[in-house]
Amino acid sequence: MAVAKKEGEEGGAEAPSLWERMERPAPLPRASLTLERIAAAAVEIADEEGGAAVTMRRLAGKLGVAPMAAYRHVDGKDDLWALMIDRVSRDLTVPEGTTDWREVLRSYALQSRELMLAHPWMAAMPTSVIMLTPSRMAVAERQLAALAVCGLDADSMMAAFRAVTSFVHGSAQTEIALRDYQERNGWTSGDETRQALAPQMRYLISTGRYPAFEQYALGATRKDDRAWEFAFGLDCVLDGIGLRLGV
Amino acid sequence: MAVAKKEGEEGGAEAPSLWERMERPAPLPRASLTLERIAAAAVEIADEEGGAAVTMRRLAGKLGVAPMAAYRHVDGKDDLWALMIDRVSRDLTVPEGTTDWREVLRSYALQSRELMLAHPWMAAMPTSVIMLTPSRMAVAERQLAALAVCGLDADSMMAAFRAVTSFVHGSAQTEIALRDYQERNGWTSGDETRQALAPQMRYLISTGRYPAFEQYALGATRKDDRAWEFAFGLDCVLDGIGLRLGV
DNA sequence: CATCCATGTGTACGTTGTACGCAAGAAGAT
DNA sequence: ATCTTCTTGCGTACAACGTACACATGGATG
Repeated sequence: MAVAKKEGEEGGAEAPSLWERMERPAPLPRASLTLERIAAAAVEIADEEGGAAVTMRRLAGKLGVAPMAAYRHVDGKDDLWALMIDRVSRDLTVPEGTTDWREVLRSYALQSRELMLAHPWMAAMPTSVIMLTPSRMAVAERQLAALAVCGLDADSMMAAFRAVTSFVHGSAQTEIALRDYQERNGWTSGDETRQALAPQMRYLISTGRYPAFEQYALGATRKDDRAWEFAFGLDCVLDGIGLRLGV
Repeated sequence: MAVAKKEGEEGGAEAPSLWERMERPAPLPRASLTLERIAAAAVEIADEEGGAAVTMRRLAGKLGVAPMAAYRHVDGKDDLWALMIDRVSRDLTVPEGTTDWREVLRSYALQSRELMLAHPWMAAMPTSVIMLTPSRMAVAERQLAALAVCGLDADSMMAAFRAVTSFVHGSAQTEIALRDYQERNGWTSGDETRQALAPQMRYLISTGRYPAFEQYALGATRKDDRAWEFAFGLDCVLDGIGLRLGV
């Protein structure tokens, strides 16, 4: 696809960004389309039919409008994705009273996992990681602020925040990909999945090249406890950060 | 860049008359396709022109073959991706002598980051995380084995391995997304990027809602040292695992 | 020599993102 | 009132995509 570079407006007033436009008061009576409505419709489609179902035509259909109408409000599909990410990310909140850095980061992490599991299409857009939409800025600010009061230097503060975020995204992505894979094959439980994959697994084991995998297959007791696994990793990261805060 | 290709196909789009077919070129020498050749060509395209440029037609063109030819060897695009991932993942190696768990995991993590930065299209396929291709199985086995000898139970062993992997993928994805974003806008350095984003940044700061971001913007000295940031997060995860190994 | 099968070819269909020009109504100026 | 201009939605159109399907061909096998 052509990487069209939107050239900036020379000299004149800056083109209002998507977010500035979003905070703008009343779009006009004539305007039946708003960014709010567009975002809501797109998220609804993605939640119900998967991220791939969010096409400009499908979206227009849901909005009761011609296929090209949404382009008056949104630059393209990237903009639309940003809108969607921002909208669902508004659900991320931590009680105001909480000040302990670890509690803040941990809470956001657990919520982020839940959020991505609830909106699996989020995992399919890699750029979502860096998209600084208003609601994601708020989340980041909250976490950075919690770290800042612990005496960490600016660089370490950001690195620690990003470490947690990276783990959360990578982890949720894996979990979603795994779940999708199971669903695509119609397997409804971990046992069913393992049973279906048993032949392949037996072959791999028989090669003798994967003793550690075999050890896991035989000895593990929490193979399907994804929440535990997530918490394990998360606590590893948080412990590591804790060490650097001088505990 | 919108590639305006469409090079002359022999025969053209004209009606293929009987006579035309009669003196059709000699029985062209069959260049037999192999999975190896297909994978190599696909990776080459992705490396040179980006993951989005890997289309079945472009691939066929590079292989000197008709658009549909590759389908005899590959089920579809998902298969092709798996092939590509497996191929580049062969580059991940750790000296045989290394036995220390931390050294093994750390080395693979650093190499994985380099690998993804060298093949940024890897970040664009979310399912890559769970794809157990042969070369990725080998990598996983090596890391699990390193953890297994430390007395960790099977569940924790897998959880620890996945924690590191998740961090690495999430982290590399962010880094790549950020780099792509810069390149797409023609910014060639961190300073140039910040300068270009300054207006937006000023607006955000002016709202007073992001004091921690402001603190970072003012106080950070390693804003562009991505390798350092990666190592920071990685060591956090490894330290956390270390704590659980009773070290 | 006949037959089969694996492999490459060609055409074709449905779907996608979106560029571009037009239309309808509101707002401001004359 | 009339005219211009801006905003918003509509409709057509196009290139590119993945891939289904029917056909062609040539080496292996009987």
